[in-house]
Amino acid sequence: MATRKQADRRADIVAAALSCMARNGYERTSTAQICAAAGVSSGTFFHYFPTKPAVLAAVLQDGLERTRGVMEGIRSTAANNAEAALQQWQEHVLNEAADEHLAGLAAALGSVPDNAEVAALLQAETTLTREVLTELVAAGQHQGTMRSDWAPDRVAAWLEILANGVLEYAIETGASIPELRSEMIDVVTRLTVLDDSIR
Amino acid sequence: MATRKQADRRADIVAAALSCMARNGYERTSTAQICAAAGVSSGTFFHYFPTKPAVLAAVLQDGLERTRGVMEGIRSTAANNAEAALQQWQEHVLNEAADEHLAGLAAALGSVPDNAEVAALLQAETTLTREVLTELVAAGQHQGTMRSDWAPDRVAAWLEILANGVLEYAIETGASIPELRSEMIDVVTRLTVLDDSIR
Amino acid sequence: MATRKQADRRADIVAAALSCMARNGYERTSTAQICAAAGVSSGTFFHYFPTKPAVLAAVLQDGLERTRGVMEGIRSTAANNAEAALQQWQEHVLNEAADEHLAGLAAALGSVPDNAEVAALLQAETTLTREVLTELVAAGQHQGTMRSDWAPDRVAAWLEILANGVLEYAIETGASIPELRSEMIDVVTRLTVLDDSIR
Amino acid sequence: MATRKQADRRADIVAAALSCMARNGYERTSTAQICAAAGVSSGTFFHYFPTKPAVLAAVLQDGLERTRGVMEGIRSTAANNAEAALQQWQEHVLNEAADEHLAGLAAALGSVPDNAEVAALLQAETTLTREVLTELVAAGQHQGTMRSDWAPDRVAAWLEILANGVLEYAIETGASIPELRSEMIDVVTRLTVLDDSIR
DNA sequence: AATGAATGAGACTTCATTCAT
DNA sequence: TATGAATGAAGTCTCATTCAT
Repeated sequence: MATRKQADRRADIVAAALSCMARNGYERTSTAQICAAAGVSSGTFFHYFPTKPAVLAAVLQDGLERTRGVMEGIRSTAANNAEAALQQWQEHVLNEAADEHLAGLAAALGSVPDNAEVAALLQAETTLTREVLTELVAAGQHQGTMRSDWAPDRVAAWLEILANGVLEYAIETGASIPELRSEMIDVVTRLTVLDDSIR
Repeated sequence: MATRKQADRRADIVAAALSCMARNGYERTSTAQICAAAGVSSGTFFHYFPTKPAVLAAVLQDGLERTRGVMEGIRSTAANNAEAALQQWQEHVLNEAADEHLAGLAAALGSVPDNAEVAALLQAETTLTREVLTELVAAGQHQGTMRSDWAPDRVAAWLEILANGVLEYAIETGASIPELRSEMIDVVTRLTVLDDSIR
Repeated sequence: MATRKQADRRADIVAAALSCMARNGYERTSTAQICAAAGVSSGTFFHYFPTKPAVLAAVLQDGLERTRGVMEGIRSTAANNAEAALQQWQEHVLNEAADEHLAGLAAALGSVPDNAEVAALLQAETTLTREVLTELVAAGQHQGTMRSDWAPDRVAAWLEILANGVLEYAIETGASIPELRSEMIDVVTRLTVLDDSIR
Repeated sequence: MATRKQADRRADIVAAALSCMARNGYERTSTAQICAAAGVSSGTFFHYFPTKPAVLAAVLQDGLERTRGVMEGIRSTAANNAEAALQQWQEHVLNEAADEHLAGLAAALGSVPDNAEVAALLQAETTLTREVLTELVAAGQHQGTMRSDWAPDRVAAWLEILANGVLEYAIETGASIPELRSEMIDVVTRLTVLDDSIR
């Protein structure tokens, strides 16, 4: 139980950090605020994390892990059915948009980080998504269900562009996710649909 | 020349602020940095701007003015030719994406501002763009060149989503603007094209 | 001794603040000066007090506490023997006059405070003194040892006037307290003595 | 007229300074505030006064001049009729107490000045008053209308103490001057009356 | 004489981080 | 492991004063 409690402490801090940073941005979240939100002292905070960027890194690490899980699923679906995988990915994007924490954090990280670990994690997340989406599109082209006039990575790039735009839009406007879903399906279809479907 | 310098002092500071904030984000730009970049003393800085948020407001004010100019042009074009107006808007978005300062600033402002004036200016910019795009789409529908199955403001929303995504993508990847242009034309066309053009 | 020091840090700061402010006035005492005098860093200062006015409030709080103690004593003496209570009060005033810190601070606070807490504390001190002196005089009148041609609160007001004047005089001239004592007894007697003692 | 205007400017600044400093104290009055109140630019301010303490000195100089006038009158009256002179002095004290500017300034100057000229002027004012009061009492003793058991300068000292106390009391409480007048006459009489009038 | 832009020292305060307990 | 007192660098902002026009 001591062990569980220890792991909990760390998790509490990461959760508190995510919550605070999503609400106020990284720079405007102080370690003291995180401590208060997590119910720990500053001493404990720095016992688990050597610096403030280190908590952000932990937050991003968590996110990356979750993304990895989702992406594995999408990747294996894509092998057989790229269109279903695309659906899965859209659900993932909309879930993120629906989660105030995640969306808020994404916005908060617009500012360039000057910390190598943080930059690496952001890079890893982006690269992972890019790779999986590119694979997905390649599979779709191979399965004859997606446009072939663009290279897979270009289609993937525009999917990513859409995803980022949707995230931002969701936080800014608080738009209803169901409405966004049906519209997004339309837009993504138009973007990826076979070339000869368009006159 | 002495006269010129005196009159331009304020503009120098705004330009320096834009440059610094685009590079490092608002919070991580100190007034001292702005002073150094503008070649003025802290006293001069606070002679022109009462607080740090006030410079940001001035920067945004400048941007809003420029946007207003562009939007007026788009609006008047749209009355006769919505498709041409859409082209104009795409050029505008790509110009912003090409300008490191503007794109960087947009990213840096992801963090929630706690300053009323700043929030109002961001709101004004968003509202203006939204209105003009909505008008544009309505005109396109009226002219029979744009899809009518969606309400104009929904199409406008997705154009905005695309624009935000493109901006972010451009900074992150430093993508070539010409390549983005041709792709964007394709994507925007697919998004707005008449319903019966899609089978 | 390390323990002692930790517990006393706050008190050290309050003492240093009192000393500096008495010497130079509130406005001309910087937090840095107080830190230096107390032998603490600025961080420690603001660990104990959120703002500069807050230390002043703590200084005044201390004074109010001490005054309360003295006034309780005077009040209970007055019930039986107003004349003895009056003596007690005179000793109190002369003690304050003899304490460079207290007298200096009183003078330094001539400037209007713009802080609510500080204003409230000054008010509380004044009100307390006024009430106790009024009670004292009323008791004296009841006991037939003090003039009855004035309302008790008016006599109290003039005692207060005298006290303030004495404090100021003591700092300004550095007058010897023993000399002031005998003179003050004379003056206070003349001010409060039974009406028919004056021809 | 140019000359008159010039003198006016200076006087405007002094008047503005008196008003501001009486209201907010010396330290909390900025030169910018004085400029605004006087309707002049900072350049003009420093054209007439080399430093901020210099305006305070000018304010005090004005006060000293006025005091000198009053004291001359009192002095000459005292030669023949010390009791009448004492009345004159009381009127003078009450006039000051009634003038928000003067009373406020007196309170504001509780803080020790670190400027030699200012200190000298305050000293001059005090010394002048002290001398005239001492002369007055000596005359009264000679004329057989004032107590002789105290040296003249000690009686003068207590008159001064009373005056300072009254000033402070008047600002603090906003007491009505007429009420204070009748009470003050009583108190001053008791303080100075011939020894054998007290049993 | 008058202006007000420009200066920079210095004030108050915040905050990430260290360390003795 | 947990605490929170202590630190000091750095940030924003104020203000008396200078000087070119």
